[in-house]
Amino acid sequence: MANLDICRDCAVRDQALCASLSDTELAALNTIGRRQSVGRGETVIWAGDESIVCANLLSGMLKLVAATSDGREQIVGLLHPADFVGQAYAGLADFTITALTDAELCVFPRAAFQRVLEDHGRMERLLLQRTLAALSDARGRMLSLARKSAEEKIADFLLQMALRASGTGCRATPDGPLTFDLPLTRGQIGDILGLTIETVSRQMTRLKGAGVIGLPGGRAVTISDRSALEMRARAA
Amino acid sequence: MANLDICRDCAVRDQALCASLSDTELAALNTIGRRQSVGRGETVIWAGDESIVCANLLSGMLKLVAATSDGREQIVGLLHPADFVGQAYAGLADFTITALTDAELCVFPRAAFQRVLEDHGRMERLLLQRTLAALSDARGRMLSLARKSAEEKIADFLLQMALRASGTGCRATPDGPLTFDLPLTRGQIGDILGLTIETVSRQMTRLKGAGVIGLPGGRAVTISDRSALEMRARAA
DNA sequence: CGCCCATTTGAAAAGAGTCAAACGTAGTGG
DNA sequence: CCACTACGTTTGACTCTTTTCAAATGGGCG
Repeated sequence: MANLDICRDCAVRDQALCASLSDTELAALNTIGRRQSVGRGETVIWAGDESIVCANLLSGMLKLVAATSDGREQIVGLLHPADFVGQAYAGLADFTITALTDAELCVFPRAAFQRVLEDHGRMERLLLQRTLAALSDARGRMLSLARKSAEEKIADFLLQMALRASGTGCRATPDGPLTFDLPLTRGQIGDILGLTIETVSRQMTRLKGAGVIGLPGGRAVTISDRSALEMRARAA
Repeated sequence: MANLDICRDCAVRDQALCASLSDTELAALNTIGRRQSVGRGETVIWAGDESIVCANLLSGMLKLVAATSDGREQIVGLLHPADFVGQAYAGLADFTITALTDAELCVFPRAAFQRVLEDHGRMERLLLQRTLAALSDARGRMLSLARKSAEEKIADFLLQMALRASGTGCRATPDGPLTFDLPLTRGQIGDILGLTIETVSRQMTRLKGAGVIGLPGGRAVTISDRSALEMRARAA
């Protein structure tokens, strides 16, 4: 049965919640999980719908979106490979979850997953720790959204992206300029930072004009003067 | 030993995490917990300090504050009686926790508390559920902070306070005007909503001028036209 | 009674949003 | 291979909300 092999070649076997399970315990999950692909832009969970699935994100990136009744939107979280998707112990989904890129999920029925969780204290503890980290992250972001200027938000964001890209990005010298591709459109950056497309664009242009960053074209960004960028992101 | 009685007359015995414990299990906590009083304005935990204590809040109200290096502040969470205080599984505290009113805590050394948590799956599950709820709340607040207008924020806030006060508040008829005291200063409201004192004050005056609310004086507020207030808070 | 603190009010300035149009880039099909 | 199209980005001019700075008002308490 292919299902039994589902975890053997799992890209995130050691980073996802499953890392807390032994090979034999994994068999239990195997029987209830299934792989699922979603295309860029596809929505995995709609806010308000019954929260019936949980999943591990295998590849790609998802966004959690909160929206007002009149259509204003705010990205309230990003999910990366190995992150847990969905809300255990919740009746209705609070946020809409949509794929930012093509993505692959390892999906479980929520009720069944919850049962596994209850039987495996180590796994539940891992989920608790991740949830606590997500909570701290969300609260830190509240400070940014409410109190930082557009320039601070953009500078901060670029530094974070640089950090995440420093593995894949290309740089000439260890501490020299770093170039990488932003995996997001200006609009998506705005949705994350609580800004409009135009403001994002203008701030980028402004940083470029100040010689702090370069915009070689396409979706690429070069951090020419990291410490200057850090100054502009000063607000912790 | 007085310590053994610490839980017997606990005001939040059935609402706090301890509700998941039997009387006998409670004895274990009893041996490591102690009561502590803090005065209004006193800080319980400083951001950046080693996170060495956890606690249950018995009475009063605490605020979680995030701050930028140059002094801008944002309240990122409020704690009410029976809420859990502190960060399990965290090295350094991420936020400063300060008493908004005189308060009483039931304090545990973090390491010891963590051990109890690990021995009592039901308690850990309860903490997980609370943390998940706090995360949803924080994310919802991100939408408000980033996308709502000052008027929407204030209207929303007043409705929430009215809800929480509807038990204690005073009203003539079931669906008529409701009057209650705001337990916060304008400045603190601003810190919660991401606004300045002046903006909070102006919006309140504006709502009063529109006949939606009344400001009888002191810290009191009257909701005269609830549905009008709901209209102005329209953004979910 | 007077002082301290929170609140209110006013006027001016700044920051970001809105509307609108031009510009680039990438991918499609002739 | 080039033209066309669709989409994202940049730029400009203008508006509006909120902040900032400043001063007046008000209330509670010693």
